[in-house]
Amino acid sequence: MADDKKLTTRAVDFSAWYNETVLRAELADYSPVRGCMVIRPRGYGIWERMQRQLDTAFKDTGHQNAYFPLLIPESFLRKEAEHVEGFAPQTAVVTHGGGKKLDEPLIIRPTSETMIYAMFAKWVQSYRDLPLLINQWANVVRWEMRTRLFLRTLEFLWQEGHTAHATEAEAEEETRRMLNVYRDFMEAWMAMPVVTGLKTDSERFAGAVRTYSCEAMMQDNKALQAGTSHNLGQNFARAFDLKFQSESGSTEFAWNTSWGVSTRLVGGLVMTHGDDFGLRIPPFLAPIELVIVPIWRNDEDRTRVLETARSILADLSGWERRKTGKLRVHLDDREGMKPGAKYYEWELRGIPLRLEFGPRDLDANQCVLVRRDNRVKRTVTLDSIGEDVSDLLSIMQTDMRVAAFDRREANSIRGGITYDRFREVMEGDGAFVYAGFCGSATCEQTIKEETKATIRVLPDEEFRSAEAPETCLRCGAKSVVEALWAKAY
RNA sequence: CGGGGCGUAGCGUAGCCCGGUAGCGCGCCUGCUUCGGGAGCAGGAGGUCGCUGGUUCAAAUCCAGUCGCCCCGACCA
Repeated sequence: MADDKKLTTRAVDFSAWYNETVLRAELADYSPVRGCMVIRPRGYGIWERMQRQLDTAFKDTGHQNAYFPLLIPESFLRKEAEHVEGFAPQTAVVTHGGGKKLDEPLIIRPTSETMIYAMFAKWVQSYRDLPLLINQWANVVRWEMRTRLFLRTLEFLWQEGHTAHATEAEAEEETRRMLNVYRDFMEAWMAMPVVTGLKTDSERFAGAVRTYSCEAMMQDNKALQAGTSHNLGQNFARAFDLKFQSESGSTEFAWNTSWGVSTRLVGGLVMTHGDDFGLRIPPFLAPIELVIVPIWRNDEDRTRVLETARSILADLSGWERRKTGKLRVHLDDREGMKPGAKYYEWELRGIPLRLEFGPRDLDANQCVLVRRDNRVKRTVTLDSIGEDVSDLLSIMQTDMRVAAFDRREANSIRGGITYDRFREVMEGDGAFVYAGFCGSATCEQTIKEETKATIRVLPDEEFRSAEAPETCLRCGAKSVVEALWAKAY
């Protein structure tokens, strides 16, 4: 691979393409510990832009950031029966500290429900203390068997929102609200369309009453669970004695929600937009939106071209865009590297726009703009370069979103699919299949065993088919709900 | 945990069967010529051959053990 300039193509081996792209675009690297990765500056830069936008959205919906400890008493995890069953097999446990064996082992958080609701219980006495709307940005550890860069690693970065409410209805409203915050972010910022809906019991978060999810389709037609929002009911409130006195004077358990997205989103971004030349980052999330590649033949040209290139850099860097702030521009003035080599490199890294500028352009007061998404070149005058760049970036953001949406729709199947055909599809190219479901966990399990496809969500209304399916995909019994089936990451 | 594969320069590898000075490509450093889609030439740096032990005059190579990683199957954002 190292001596081969081209990536393995997606058609040949999607998985190999993904790994090579992540590694060679310098988003991440393997660490000395199995299953752990280092997020490199080009990958972390994307995460930082995601964080910034999500954090703003959380604040806009009334949440405050806080930080809770990494280490959790093992006994905490045991307090919620379903929760401990779900997470105990995946926890890393600290048994020694300061050279001595600990009386009680500490677990490294796989998620923070137990710690946070234990603390909420101390802070909440009255309905006047509610709702309590908290978010934390943190790392968590889950001891996974098989790992993949960004998609599943032993340690990952995420945010986890945790809220407490006085009523069940408020908690449900919050759960749905945050699911929509995620959806809006994924569609507008990541240009990654998602299907939202309810998880079945088998995929529900351990300890939740209801789990909602955003599911995105990757280019291999597999589903990526990109974000989840849980209505926890009173499960954790009961386990941690999180009670409050109501307006009428009675003592009641609070209603909780939790919701999270992780660095997995970076993997989703790669698998949604990448092509055989490498990464394609939607402009809103690109740490660098435009790279200037100067071209020269001799020292005289070099001086003239670089001088003007620097003034273009200064000009563009001063441009302020409404949603995304100042233009993020980089001048690639490295010596000893031919322009063509730079083009390939910046394309691999997914930078949205490239500005080529050479002696001929200098004399004509123009430059060449090249879009990363469709690689179309345009010659434009330097007089209005700021407007042109800004417009192009906006157009690209939209085009990438539409393209991803169209691809998903083209690979979705609705209406009256036979089970035999379903199996063929899942053995072949895969798809998002909307089909009837009888509601039986046995049927769901059988289909999973026979096809490796699972119910990703019971889609929200806007995603459901115009005509509700009448019978269950497998058993043929009357369908009680429409389900979205796909193989999943 | 079961099955398969691999550890040799930063990366990718040859050499191993048949023991005898560790080689190649990419990358890196220096210089000159180049530069509008992956540059050329010349010179140069870089290696405890995963680790431990054994056999041998001699081990990357043979033997034993050990560690690690990757891929495929049961859990998961």
